[in-house]
Amino acid sequence: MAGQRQPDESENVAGRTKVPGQTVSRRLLAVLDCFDVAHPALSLTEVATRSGLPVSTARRLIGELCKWGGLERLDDGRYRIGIRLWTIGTLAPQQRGLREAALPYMHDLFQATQENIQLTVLDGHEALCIEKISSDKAVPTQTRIGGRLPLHATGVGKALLAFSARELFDAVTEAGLARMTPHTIIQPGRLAAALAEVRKSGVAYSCEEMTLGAVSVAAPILSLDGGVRAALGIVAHSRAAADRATLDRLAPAVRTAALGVARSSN
Amino acid sequence: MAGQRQPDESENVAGRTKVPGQTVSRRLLAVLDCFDVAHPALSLTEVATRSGLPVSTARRLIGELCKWGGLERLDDGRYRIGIRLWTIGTLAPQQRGLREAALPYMHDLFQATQENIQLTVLDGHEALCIEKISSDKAVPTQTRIGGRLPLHATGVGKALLAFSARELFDAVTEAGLARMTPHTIIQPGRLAAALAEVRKSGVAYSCEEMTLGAVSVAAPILSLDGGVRAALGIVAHSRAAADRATLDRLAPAVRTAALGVARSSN
DNA sequence: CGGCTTGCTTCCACCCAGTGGCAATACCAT
DNA sequence: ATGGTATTGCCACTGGGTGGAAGCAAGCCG
Repeated sequence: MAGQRQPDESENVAGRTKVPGQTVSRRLLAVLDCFDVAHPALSLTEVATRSGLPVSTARRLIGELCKWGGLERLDDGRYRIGIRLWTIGTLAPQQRGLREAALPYMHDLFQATQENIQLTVLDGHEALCIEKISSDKAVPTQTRIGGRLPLHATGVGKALLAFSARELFDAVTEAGLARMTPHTIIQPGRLAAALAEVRKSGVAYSCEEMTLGAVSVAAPILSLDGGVRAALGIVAHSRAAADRATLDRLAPAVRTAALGVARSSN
Repeated sequence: MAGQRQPDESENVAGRTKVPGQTVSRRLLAVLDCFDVAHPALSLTEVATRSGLPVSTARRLIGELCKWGGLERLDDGRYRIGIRLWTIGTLAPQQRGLREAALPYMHDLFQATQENIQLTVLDGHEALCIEKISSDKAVPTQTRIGGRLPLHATGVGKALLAFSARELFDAVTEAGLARMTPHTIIQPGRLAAALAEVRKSGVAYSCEEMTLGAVSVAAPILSLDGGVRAALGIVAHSRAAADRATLDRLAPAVRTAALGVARSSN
């Protein structure tokens, strides 16, 4: 299935490179981009397909990455991300400083609640999960470290959005507020109102807006200049009538922890 | 001054590329390799120097990486590892599965002891720290997540080494057992004896062999086929006469936790 | 202030590393 | 055996990569 190969275009097939303006680096990085949570291990042809590169090119680049340690070859011939890339990624500052500063507070929250504790930063139009503490007693969430969450349907997302530039809000609403559950806020106006509330109280809530059966409270971690650096949140079991009471009980704890992190990571 | 064009050297000097056999990919990866714990942010010239690339080449590659998101440019013009690399590194399997399985156990150990808890895997001739839980009450160690520890002078290192192939032991001793403190084992014979003991008891100790004032207990996390997948360890304060007693008290806990991790990550 | 150093950016002529089609080989399932 | 699919290897051709040099922008100092 060569797909739409178009040899009609003058027999100048000559071209060795099929897509000119593309640099080697871009191709190499395209190979890395093939891997994601849903595809942690890929075969040569899968990489070629997903990256849009010819098989031979993909092969060469993969070989180069393997030699370096960025990819590893499995016994079945497939490839996966290697430890070298992980080690280098470790140096990313968002996670280095913040994580270190936040972990003690996250542990405290965890010990007190035994629920999911999440630390997220803003990345593009989503919240990126930097760290998460969980246990089998906590609500199962689909979030993992390195995973992404929508800004409009989660506590941490709203905390980030509320304290970000207005342009972000516009971009997010314009892209459409995806409905995750019947409780998801999908009207820009209602979202704006919720965010105003967040700015006033310093705490963001989410009641089954992302996952049925789960509620969350989150607070922003602000830098000195007033920008948001991250958001810290708890995702807890939704317990029918007691929801609001539970959240109100947790809110001060989360807020305090977030302030502590902000201070100790200045 | 510059100026002296020297065409004497066989005009094939022409070559634009100074180091032929080197591929673009290698150069690109060399740029990434410039960054490490001691150098989390680098200027253009620093990258050029450390990678051995001409400034203009380094600049182009850096630009490419920035556009992709692998590097970020700081206000002062320097560069640092970007979040994209971190996200991709997150997919590395060693840390993905293991970490998830180990964290609950690590939390338990931490709650019980309030000391440093470390999870490491074997990488090359060193132990690579995958996860660490710490607090200000614990002994300050220079280990960070993504950092490396010597195999012969740490509890986790010995646990890994004891259950690895003999070749690794030979390679490590041949390279020389670096003395970290007066207590470090630097004689291959004594190390071999210690490792035999570890194999028998299933637990590895280290008494101020890496850091003065710190002792550690560690246990291997074995896979079904008998290979070591990782090692779990505690680094605790050394309290004079009580050392041995402390360790003996911690050992069963560590061992049990390691077995638990092995089972739940099968 | 003007000369001096250091570091970043831009430019471009030259040419070697990269390319990708193709064929051979390996590996399955039938 | 047989057909289909994935991986490996090859190699003629060329466009992306190269790095020296010159142009800027800042900071330093006598």
